[in-house]
Amino acid sequence: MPRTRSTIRDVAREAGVSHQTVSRVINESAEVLPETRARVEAAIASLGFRPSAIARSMAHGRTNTLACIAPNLTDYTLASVIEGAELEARRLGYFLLSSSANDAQDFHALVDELVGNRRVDGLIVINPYIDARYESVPQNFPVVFVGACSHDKSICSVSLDDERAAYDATRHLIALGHQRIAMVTGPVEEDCSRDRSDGYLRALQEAGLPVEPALTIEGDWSATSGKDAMIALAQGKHLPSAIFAQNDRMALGVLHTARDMGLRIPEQLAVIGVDDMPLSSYFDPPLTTMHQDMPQIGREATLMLVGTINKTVEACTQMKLSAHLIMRQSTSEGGN
Amino acid sequence: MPRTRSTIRDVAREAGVSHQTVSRVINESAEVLPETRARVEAAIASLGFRPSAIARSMAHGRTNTLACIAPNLTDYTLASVIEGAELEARRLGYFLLSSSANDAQDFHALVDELVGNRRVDGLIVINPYIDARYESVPQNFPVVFVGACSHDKSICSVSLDDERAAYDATRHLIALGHQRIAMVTGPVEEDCSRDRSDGYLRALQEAGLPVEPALTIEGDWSATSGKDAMIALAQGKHLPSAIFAQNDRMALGVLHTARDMGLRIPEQLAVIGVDDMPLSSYFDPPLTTMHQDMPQIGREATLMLVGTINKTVEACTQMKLSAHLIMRQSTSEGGN
DNA sequence: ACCGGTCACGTTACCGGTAACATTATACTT
DNA sequence: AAGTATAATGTTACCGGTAACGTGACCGGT
Repeated sequence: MPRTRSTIRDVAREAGVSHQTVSRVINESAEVLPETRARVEAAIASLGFRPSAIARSMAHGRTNTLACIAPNLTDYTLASVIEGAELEARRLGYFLLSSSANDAQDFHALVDELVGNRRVDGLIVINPYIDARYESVPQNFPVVFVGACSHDKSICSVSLDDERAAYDATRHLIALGHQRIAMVTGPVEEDCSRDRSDGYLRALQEAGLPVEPALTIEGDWSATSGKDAMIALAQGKHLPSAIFAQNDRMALGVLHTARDMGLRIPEQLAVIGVDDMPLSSYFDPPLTTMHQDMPQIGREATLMLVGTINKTVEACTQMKLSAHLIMRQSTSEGGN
Repeated sequence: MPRTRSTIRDVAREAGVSHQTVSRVINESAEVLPETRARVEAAIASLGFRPSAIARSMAHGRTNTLACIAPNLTDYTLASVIEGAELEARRLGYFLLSSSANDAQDFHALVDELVGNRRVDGLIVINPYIDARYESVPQNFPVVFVGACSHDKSICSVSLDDERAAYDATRHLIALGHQRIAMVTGPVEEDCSRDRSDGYLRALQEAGLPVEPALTIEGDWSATSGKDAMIALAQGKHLPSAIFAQNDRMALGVLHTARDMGLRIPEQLAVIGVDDMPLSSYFDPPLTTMHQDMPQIGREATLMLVGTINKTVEACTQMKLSAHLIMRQSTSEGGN
């Protein structure tokens, strides 16, 4: 084993050709005589030569690296998107750097580092605050947002069709005969949360049901906030018969707390969530929810991003994927 | 805005110095007259110059990039380790590429790509099959394994003290008066799973309790396998009074299935897990478990890896972190 | 006044690839 | 047979930094 990695010129010397011919062989960029090619390939094998991606980056001005920035990497929905993105990126010849940034300042510093120093080729941003984050990204730099879509149609994004998912969830509860349906939302600043609220309202209005503001409680996506929401609702004059939680974790908090209060689910209280995380079918009772394909969101975001980088996608796109209902026992005894 | 990024030579021209002086300024590598420094810094600011990490990698032969390979990126425990590693890596001036590889073949190809082409400076491998994976990594390449430790003491690793965690969990059940304690294991091929089984056995033996092989059921870490294990146990002649599940997800499957069978928890069946995932306190009943600090495992692994890269850690280390008991209601009414 | 040393900075080469152009040898026209 | 295209390969420069060494000005010692 050589103490230092062999280069294209070492291979050239070994094969008795010029280094450029070696380059042609490893890139299949031009015709090389079969005999020459064989000699070069033998030299490559005998020296254990591997082309350096760094040197290629240097010459090409592109790194074949994408970056993904998310509020954290542990949340199941974020991690699923990242995993989908990472697999698709590799399939397309890229690697994906994933980093977490909590607030706008971290985010800005991270973008600066990734784009300014590291020279990644593109950015996937999973963040509810698209418009605020967009300002941190240099003009014309390839970026795709995930998790919501901006009102600014020139910003690329891939997300769940939140309004529709919430509409369908609420329609499901209405179809089961519920008249007073409460909602636990995500933070109201988040577009995703507002879109889901819009879907809920549309379903109620279409069904001619009254909208009671007291039945909408703001949460923060955590199970604990679902618990708090349930407690708040229980303090009202009379309980709703169903609750639409804007994600599964809050639905779990609701479920858990309702059981503690002695409520029978779904007879006395029906609960539906959004996400369909793997554990949702093991809640007590198993949670009815809107399934979304998060790895696919990640894959689509990567495809869109690489399209933008290579200019094969001419205009910006805002893609919305749809969710579908998974019936389990938290809304109806017979579900599943 | 210039159509192309400015380089060290553009800055040099603007400031009327040589490019090497600019290099000295951005690296603070040698003395530069305050007046010259000021001129250079002004030029840097006016041109918006950012040093290229690629060019630096080219010159230095190191990429300041680490890679982390895990079976997947979505599992809560893996994602937590990765998040901890990523933050620590950034703190130390590195970026972290995280990728997933399921089987040995994927793993091998990925290592080859990351080490051979991408030239990452080091590798964190989260995988239960350390010894098998170790063969894919080139000799003397900096690598730290996470999640178990090899019998080969020359392989660096950071993991939970699995034997001890299992011992403590089992001791907790014994202290509550349980005599027949079942166990749901992870896959028996995994060292981590075997270590936990060892801890369980040691606790039983120390307490003078008989070891009933029929009370040990193999699972695969999933909630579904916990469910299957519970069903299998229920088919035995008489049920154990407590179950030690080697992780929380399997514990959830056990819990859920036991409830379905009409068992009261913890009165008729006590259940304890390992991990303390965030949702564990929302299970019904809240799960008693062994808490492990997974982000810290990630941080320690990164520190160890960077130490190896910089040769500041001379010898290989095998670090084991300890878990601690979180009492909740799945083992005792009064818990919490 | 001469010499050696240090400070501040410039020059040149190099890291390992790729791109553009130059150079052969061979084949094909006419 | 001379002229010209073309295929196969070599030469040189370049990407944007860093390392090693060179150079001139200025200093103090004798």
